[in-house]
Amino acid sequence: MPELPEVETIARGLDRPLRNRIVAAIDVRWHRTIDPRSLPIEALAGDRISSVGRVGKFLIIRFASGRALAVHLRMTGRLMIRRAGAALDHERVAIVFRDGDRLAFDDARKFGRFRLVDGDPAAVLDVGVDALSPSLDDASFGATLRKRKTPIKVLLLDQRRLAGVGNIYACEALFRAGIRPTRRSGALTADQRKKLLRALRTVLEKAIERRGSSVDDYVDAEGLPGTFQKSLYVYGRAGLPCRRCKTPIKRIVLAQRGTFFCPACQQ
DNA sequence: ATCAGCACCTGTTGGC
DNA sequence: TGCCAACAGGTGCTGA
Repeated sequence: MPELPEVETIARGLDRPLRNRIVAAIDVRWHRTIDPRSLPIEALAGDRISSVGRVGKFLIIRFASGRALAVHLRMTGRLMIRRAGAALDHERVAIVFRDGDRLAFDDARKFGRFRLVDGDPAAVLDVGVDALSPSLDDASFGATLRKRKTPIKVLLLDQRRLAGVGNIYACEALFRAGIRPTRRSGALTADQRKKLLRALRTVLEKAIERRGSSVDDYVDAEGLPGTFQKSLYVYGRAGLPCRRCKTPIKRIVLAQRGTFFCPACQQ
């Protein structure tokens, strides 16, 4: 479920409560949650959390030892701090702290992954520039888009080129920029690329302000839903009138993902 | 290099 | 109520 704004909301909610907690043990209840490339996760015992942040859609838990735990929530992953007590319905991993609390990872579909790495996670994780990075400017965004035949929406979803944008915010940014999801990325004018980058930043920042979008069941680390779903123009609105021009919103499939756009506002 | 298709998983919803 | 298909905020692999 979660894209950049949801992961950012979760990271902000966990940073203070988790700082300085010391790991007592890791309880792995679904083994495949641990990425095969991960350093041995049991090695975290005794380590102390120094901060919680985000890279693309990865939640990053940094430790005093210099290691970092990258958590990818994929479709249904949730993180929450629990007092001692029964496991959640789909609890796959728990990081148990010395004080008895635990960070529980609940994940119905079992797609989520944990990977413990040494050093800078951004370098290890093979993700492109973060969509909200100040280093992403018109020139570098343009270089990514130019000369490619792939539909612009498919490119926006490619985490190795641009990290953090998922299906909701790709659809929303393209609506705000007035660009069809199917347009070949190399066919965009410099002006359209500029508009698109601005739309991306705006929609991601506004979504963070509203603590993310809860279309179905996303909740943050405190169990609270976001409210940005109320501000969506096209995502999930197939057949409903465009909020700008009343034309029915269309749904197509691009790269196996539901894709929503207004056939009148987006050319 | 690209990209469609499928795999990974479970839960929910809507049609018949 | 039951059954079945379609769908879901994501990504990785395979083969054309």
